[in-house]
Amino acid sequence: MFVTASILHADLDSFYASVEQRDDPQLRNRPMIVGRGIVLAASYEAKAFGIRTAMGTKAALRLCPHALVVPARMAAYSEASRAVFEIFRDTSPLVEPVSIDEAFIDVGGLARIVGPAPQIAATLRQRVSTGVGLPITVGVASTKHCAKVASQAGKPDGLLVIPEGGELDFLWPLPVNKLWGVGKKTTTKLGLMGIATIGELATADPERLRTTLGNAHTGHLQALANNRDPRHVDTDRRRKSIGSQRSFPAGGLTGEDAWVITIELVDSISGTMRAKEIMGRTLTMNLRDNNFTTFSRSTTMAEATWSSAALGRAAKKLFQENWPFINSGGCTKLGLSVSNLTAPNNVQQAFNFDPGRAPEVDAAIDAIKEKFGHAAIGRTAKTSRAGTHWH
DNA sequence: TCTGGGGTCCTAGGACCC
DNA sequence: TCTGGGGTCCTAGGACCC
Repeated sequence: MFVTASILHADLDSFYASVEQRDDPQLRNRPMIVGRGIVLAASYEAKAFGIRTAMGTKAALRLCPHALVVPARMAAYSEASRAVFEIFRDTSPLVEPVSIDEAFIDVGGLARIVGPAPQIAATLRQRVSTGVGLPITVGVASTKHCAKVASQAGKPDGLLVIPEGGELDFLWPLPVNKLWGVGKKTTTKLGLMGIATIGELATADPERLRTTLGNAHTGHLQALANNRDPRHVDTDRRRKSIGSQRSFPAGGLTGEDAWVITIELVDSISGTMRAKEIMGRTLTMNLRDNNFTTFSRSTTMAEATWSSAALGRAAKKLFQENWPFINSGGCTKLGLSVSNLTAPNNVQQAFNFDPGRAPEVDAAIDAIKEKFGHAAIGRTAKTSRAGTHWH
């Protein structure tokens, strides 16, 4: 039996925008944007005007003044994601979620029972379309990386199969930034070396690349460019960190206000950790100043915890140690994240930890409500490998 | 172009241990 | 008595992705 391409990369098209167009007929066939300050998603009609994800909405409306702008409805996207992943898992047990709207699916073992991968992919697309009402593009290839590039090339609402042996013919003419892991900075560096396509990267002198990209990066990218990607579809990836952040208008916050927001973040994160039964040891504080320069400070505790009191003490320590830094110039973004995650060893260990909010946190939350109103509270985002769920 | 919120992975130096 | 090699952990920063 010969080996054939059997890895699917399934990726919903303009996910948030497609859900909005599905649920509101008035939005269909029109340029529309999901988001407020920036574009979280744009319909293909809007993309035709040059509108892109992560662009400011003001800039987007300059490109297309009659585009409709709607706020995000995260609960609707979570539900749509859940329904789509149900179809993924019904297709094959080997599903690796990548984000709320995309996954790798290994169908290698199903050829004899169900049929070849391209046929399975076509059926999957049909089921998502009729069952959930959303367009989805699927790339099929022999490696995860090639399948991912194929799904991008196949958009929108497409199916692109890269036959076994045809991978390099497909990859090499493409620009380097299509490679998974090559962004703006690396594209610029490669451009300065005269490397514009994946093929040129694949055949470039590794010694020359190493001087600018570093050893590991060079090896990784050249392997991908040559379609060497041994990574298997991993159904059991664990989350490595849990965090939350808030950004503020130009001018930023003073140190005192930043501390109040910190308390809210501690409460939000520790609540998520308890709900998901995850404890963590390292707390990292991320700050961005008025010049949009970011920096981080972290501290590692003796024991893993999910207690808001313990995380609050760690946050306070970071705050006090870096107070002059934090208090000089406005803070335009403040984030906290917890890493070094573990699950409690047993129920007893779990109950040895403070199961709820510390009283000082409740007091601080009240202070925030006084100061900022209720809108500042409760926008807790919870992300898991299977998708993002807002509450 | 005036910039959200959730993440992953890699590098590199220093402390510390054997 | 100035000295190796191997390893882990911690911290800070940066690139990248959706």
